[in-house]
Amino acid sequence: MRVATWNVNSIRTRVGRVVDWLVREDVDVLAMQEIKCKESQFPFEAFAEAGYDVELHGLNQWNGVAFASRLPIEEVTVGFPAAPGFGKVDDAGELPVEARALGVTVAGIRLWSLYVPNGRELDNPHYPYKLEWLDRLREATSEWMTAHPGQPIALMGDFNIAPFDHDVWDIAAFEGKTHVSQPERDAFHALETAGLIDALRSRGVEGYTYWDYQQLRFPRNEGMRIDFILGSAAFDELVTAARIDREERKGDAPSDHVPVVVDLDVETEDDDDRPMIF
DNA sequence: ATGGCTATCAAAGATAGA
Repeated sequence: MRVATWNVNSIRTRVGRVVDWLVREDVDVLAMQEIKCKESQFPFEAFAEAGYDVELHGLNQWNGVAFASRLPIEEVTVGFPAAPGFGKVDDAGELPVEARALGVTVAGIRLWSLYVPNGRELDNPHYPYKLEWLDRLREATSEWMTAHPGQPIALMGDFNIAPFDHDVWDIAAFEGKTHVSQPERDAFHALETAGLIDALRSRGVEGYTYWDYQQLRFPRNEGMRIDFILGSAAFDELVTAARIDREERKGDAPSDHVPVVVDLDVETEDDDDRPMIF
């Protein structure tokens, strides 16, 4: 079973690339972030023709998370308990909760597609919002793991945090910036302390997952490692391979992020049905 | 690769990304 996460930066702009990649790379389940559309605008047909069902949470042109899967999707959950909101208070006096978290269960494995708030600037209200969002995510994840002991679970997505200095091309360029601040890194490492393991770093997989469109960042390989798959011990035991698909930053109209992929040693019903090819 | 970003929508400039 092959599982991946990818910040696609608009699914309507990228649908051809994404579906081609799913088929070519033989991916069973993809968590997408920044789909940048609501359900009525989502290109379901292209996924369906390739054999993928889609679940999504999209409210407007910002954010938006989704799953595409050719295995049955169960237990769809929009958002997590006590997720903070951001923006202008609504008629009920509440801050709107953005489309940044979607949970599903596939083949008995609990998976989340997460688009962590950017933070913008250290003195911007988006920054404490980011930290609170991450704290609530950790609490919700711990509660789930306590309630479902032994079930594999993975948090997948764009965390908007570079956990180590070498996860950005030049740490000096990030002085006083978000993504590398100690509170953000503490929030990331708190997820690990809660029992999650970086499926790629723990296996020695190196490389960036994001390169800015500006300043020739990709040709110069001036990127950031901010997209992750964090799995429980039960999930980690299933991982047989892991990689970052740097090739997807090339070619026409790429996303600024690339896919992060893991292979899992999991029996799926489809395996028996798949035709033998000689 | 002699380069200067890309996506969204009240459709032009504003907002957001990181």
